[in-house]
Amino acid sequence: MIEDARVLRAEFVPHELEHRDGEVTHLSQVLEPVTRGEPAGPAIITGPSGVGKTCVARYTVEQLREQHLDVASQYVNCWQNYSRFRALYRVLEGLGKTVDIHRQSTPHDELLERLRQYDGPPCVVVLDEADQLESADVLYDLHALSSFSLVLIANREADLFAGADDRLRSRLRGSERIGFDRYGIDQLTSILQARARWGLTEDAVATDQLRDIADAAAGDARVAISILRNAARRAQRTTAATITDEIVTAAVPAGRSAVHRRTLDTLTPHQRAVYEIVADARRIDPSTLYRRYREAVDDPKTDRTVRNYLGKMVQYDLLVAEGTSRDRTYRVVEPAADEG
DNA sequence: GTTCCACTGGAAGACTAGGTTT
DNA sequence: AAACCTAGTCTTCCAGTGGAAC
Repeated sequence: MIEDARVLRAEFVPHELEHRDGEVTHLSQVLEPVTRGEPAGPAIITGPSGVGKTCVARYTVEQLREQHLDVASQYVNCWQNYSRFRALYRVLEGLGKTVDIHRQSTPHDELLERLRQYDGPPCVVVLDEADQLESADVLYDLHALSSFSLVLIANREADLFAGADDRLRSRLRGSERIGFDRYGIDQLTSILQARARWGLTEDAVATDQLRDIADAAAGDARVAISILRNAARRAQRTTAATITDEIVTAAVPAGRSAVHRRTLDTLTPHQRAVYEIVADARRIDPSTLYRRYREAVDDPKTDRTVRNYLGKMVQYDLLVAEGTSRDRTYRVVEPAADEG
C-alpha cells in the first residue's frame, strides 16, 4: 500500500508545485536582487493554514539556490524557535557559524555580532510562523543587516505586526505582499493525486475517494494529506488492496485532529492541566478556572503565570478568549473547527 | 453617571538550569 | 570545586480597562 511514506508527510516539498505558479513567480521576483548579490526587500506571505505558504517559500528558495550558487538560505520555524536567542541561533546555524557557541552562556550580542560579521553570499532567511515570535526584535535585527533578506510567513498580517513598534512597522510597510487563498476541491484533489502517485502503490486509491478527502479537508492541504496518510495506514493494517469509502470516512476525524494534537503535546504538565479544566467546562471564567487549577495540581503556579499560559494557548489557537474585562471567558477550540 | 472591582498584561527582579572560567 | 555567566521561567507589583452594580 504505502511505497514512500515521506511523500505523505505534510512537510514534504515536491519537485513540482501545483497551482501555485503565480505565487512562486512573485516570490522569485521579490528575491531576484539576491542573485546579483544585492539585498532584496522583505516578503510577507500570508494566508490560512494548509495553503502551501511554507511549501512555496521553501520550494522557491531551493530553486533560487539551484540556479545561483552564490545564495545562502536558512529556514527558521519560529514556533519552535520563538525567543530572540533561538531564532538568531538557528540563522547562524544555517550559516555554519555556531561551531564554538554550543553553549548557553552566549549573550545575544555575540550572536548579533556574528551575524553582522557575516560576509558570505546573500542569505535568504525564511521565518515561518513569524507571528509566534515573542518579540519583534528578531525582525528588527535581521532587517537591519543587508546580507539577509527576509521572507516572513504568518496566518494574518495583523498578527505579524502586533508585537512590532511603529518604527519597525513603517519599515515593513513597503514589503512585498503575497497572499494565499484556500485550495478549491479540484486543486486539492490533484495535489492528493500527485502524492498518491508517488507515495502509494498503483490504483491504491481512486479519484472519487481523493475527492471525498479533499472535500473533508475544506481547502487545507495539510489536513487533506493527513487524512490520506491515515487512510493509507488503515488500509495497510487491514491488508486491504485499495482505500475504500469506509476507510476514508474512518480516517477523516483522526486526520483532522492530528495537527491539533501535535500542539497539545508541546504543553507542559501545568499548561496541560489548565487546558483540561477549560476543556471540561464548556466555558469558564478566570477566577473559577484558577480555583480549579489550584485544586487540581500540586504546587500550583501563581495566577499571573496561569494568565501567561492562557495567553500562550490563545496564541496557539488552542483556546479562545472572549470578553475584555469582567466578562472574560475561555473555551477550547474544537479540533475539527475550521481555522480562520 | 459614578463607583466598584475582576480581570488584563507590562515591567522588574528573583530563581533555576545549564553552561564556562578560574 | 567554586565562582560566574546567560536564557528562560516564574513571581511580585501595579496601572489600566471596561463590564456590572449602584
